[in-house]
Amino acid sequence: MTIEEVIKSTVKMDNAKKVILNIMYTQNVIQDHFNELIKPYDLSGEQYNVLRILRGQKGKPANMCVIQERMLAKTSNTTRLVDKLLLKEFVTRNVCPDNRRKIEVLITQKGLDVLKELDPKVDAHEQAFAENLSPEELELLNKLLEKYRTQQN
Amino acid sequence: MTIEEVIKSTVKMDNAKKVILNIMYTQNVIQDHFNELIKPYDLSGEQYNVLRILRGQKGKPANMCVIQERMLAKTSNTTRLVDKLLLKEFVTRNVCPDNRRKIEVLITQKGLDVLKELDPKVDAHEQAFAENLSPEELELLNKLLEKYRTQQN
DNA sequence: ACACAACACTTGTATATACAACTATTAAAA
DNA sequence: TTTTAATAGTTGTATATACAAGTGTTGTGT
Repeated sequence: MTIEEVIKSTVKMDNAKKVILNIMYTQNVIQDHFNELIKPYDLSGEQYNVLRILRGQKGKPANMCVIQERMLAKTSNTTRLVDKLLLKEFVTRNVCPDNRRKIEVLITQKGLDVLKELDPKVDAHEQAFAENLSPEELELLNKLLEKYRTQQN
Repeated sequence: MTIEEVIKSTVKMDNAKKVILNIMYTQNVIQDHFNELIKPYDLSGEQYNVLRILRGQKGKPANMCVIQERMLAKTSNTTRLVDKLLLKEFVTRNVCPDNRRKIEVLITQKGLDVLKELDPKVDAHEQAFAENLSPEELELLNKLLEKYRTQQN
């Protein structure tokens, strides 16, 4: 389905406009798909993302600002995201002894368990899309997207 | 900047995962850029989108469900979006005489004026990204994105 | 040592989004 | 014709996000 068909466009668009719409729409499709996947686990996309970041720390605690800078959407409110994860006992939160302004966030075993359960489903989700392209096309798509946003990061 | 650098990833990712992150992140960059652009006009991205759809109707009124199906994010609440546009006098809203369940939404001159003022800025925004790629690469990127989401629309 | 700026995080408020329940109108079936 | 079902929008509620202002802690300059 082309992007014009998706939005039932009446007017002709140039490729510059189409690319933007294609990126926005594709992100939407991916996100909807992903939200379906994690809905039973009572996690939002960003909450899942934070858990992944914490697992990536491999036992080392992460401060709020470290979490923030590794998130895709830099504008999210990290405090309240971590609050939600704390309520579900997926993380712990403690004041950093070396610098009492900082907070140390750690993923719990319960958090690791839920990630482990999700791993195969997330992999399947990623593969489902990736299968539409050849390995070369996938690589090319990555290169084009990275080039596309040059100097706009 | 590669996507690994952006999220300061510690672990190696395969291309299937990278593509998803690249699409999510690129959408974020585009959206942030666009939000800056329309902020002075007191419009949200979706509100702008609805105005564009209404202009595309070329004087023909649009029902709520028509607006809904042409929006990128199908989950938005069209009623409240149109409410906001009504408050700003960018649209009118009337019960459809042929079928009183339906609502006819029309863009006003004021709405058309604000779009006209935005047009060159939106074009510049689209071009700023598109300039990073050659025309052939742009076309290819569109093709790859459309192929990537095959059967997942 | 004291004042002041910078930093790290939190909180308040307004707006946006997600999802389900609800209302009104029209169409279809019995 | 009456009941039932389907359609088109709206509203309620809970959660999420955006942005600015606020709190406590640390670092720096005098």
